[in-house]
Amino acid sequence: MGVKERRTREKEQLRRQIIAAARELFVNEGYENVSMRKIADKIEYSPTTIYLYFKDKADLLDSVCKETLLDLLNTLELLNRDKSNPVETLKKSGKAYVDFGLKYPQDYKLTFVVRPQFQKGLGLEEGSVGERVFNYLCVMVSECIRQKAFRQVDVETTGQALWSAVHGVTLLLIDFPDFPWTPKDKLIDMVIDTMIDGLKA
Amino acid sequence: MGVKERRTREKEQLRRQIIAAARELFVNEGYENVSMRKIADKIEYSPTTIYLYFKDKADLLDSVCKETLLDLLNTLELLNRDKSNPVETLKKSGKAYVDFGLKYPQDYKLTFVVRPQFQKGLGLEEGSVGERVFNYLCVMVSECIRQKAFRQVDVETTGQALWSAVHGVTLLLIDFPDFPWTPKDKLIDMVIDTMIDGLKA
DNA sequence: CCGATATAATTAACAGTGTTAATTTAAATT
DNA sequence: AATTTAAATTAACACTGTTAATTATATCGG
Repeated sequence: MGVKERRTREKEQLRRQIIAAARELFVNEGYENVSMRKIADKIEYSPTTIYLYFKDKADLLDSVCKETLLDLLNTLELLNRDKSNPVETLKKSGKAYVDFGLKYPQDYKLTFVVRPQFQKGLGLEEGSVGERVFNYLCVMVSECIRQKAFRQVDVETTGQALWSAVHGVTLLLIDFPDFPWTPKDKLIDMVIDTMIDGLKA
Repeated sequence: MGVKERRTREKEQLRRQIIAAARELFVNEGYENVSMRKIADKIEYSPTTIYLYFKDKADLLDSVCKETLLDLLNTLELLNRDKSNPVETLKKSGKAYVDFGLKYPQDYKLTFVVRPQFQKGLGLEEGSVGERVFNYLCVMVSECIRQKAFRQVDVETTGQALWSAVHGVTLLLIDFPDFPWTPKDKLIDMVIDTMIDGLKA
């Protein structure tokens, strides 16, 4: 009776294949410039086959972005969390967040800018990967407070503020590559360090 | 010989009419969902007429965004600049920036997110309105340093960092309206105040 | 006021889009 | 081997941005 299992496995495989092809095209040519037909060509299926696996193009984008978020979460959690120095860990995490965005700029934009345009409000709903990324931030903030490295700030608000800062610098660097920025790393450090200095006890 | 003048005036008027129609549609329905035909319908001209005034759809978007930037610059410059308290002025300006973005969220996104996707790197080139907005920021920062309210930080870098922070919080609030944010004003203040505290002498 | 000229605006057309419904192909079960 | 079930395809629709060719309109010289 392993037939059904194999079929579902095969379906899952094709599903992943579609996502992979879509990601590559979205990233290289931009969401708007990628047609369902192009994706279909790449995987050598007819265009309408995609609709057997995804509701529509936005749904396909959604799946691509969920993968990206998982990747980001993984990157952050792989940071050896030094419990004895939460401030340093927070700095490193902030840096890792921005670096991730700059390493996969188009993926980052798809996830945090393009997707919300097409799937209103989605991506950060309860229990989502996006929320887990945010929670990761909050845990570190509360550790900083517990150890009296930060003053008694509101954890949620602080997490959101820190997220704002790293999100902002990431997007500016991605979107305006020709602007005469200060050396990237210097700017990123400035953003993160200034925020953290402003939170210190 | 006022004929030519009238013609250029008429042309200019139609040009503005097109921009106004495009802005309204872009803002209400999203850049991608607005066709040249829809814009043409609105102003009761044939679709191709628009091409006599704008190179293509992206060029039209560009003109819409330039207007938005001028509007933003104007909003900022109208703030009664209290030279005696540059830190407070800087706070107010940051707040005004975010408020502008939240008051015209779609215009803000068009200018700072959608446009760079279609017109690579444009919008902040030398002498542009975008650059003037940024310079406005830098002037205030250097005044804070001059009065020893801030420590001896690099003006350019600081300006860029502050811009990152306000840009980030603006976009997050716009893009994820369903996320359980701290009350908006509290979050905005937190971002701005934390950054400024981190810069103080 | 008429005909020539310049210019503004239009129509027709092209190649491509996301998506749906109907149909065919392939596989699994009886 | 025939029948049922599922997967994939073809055909079609209404729409997109944009170009080239064409028509209408207004200005100018006589």
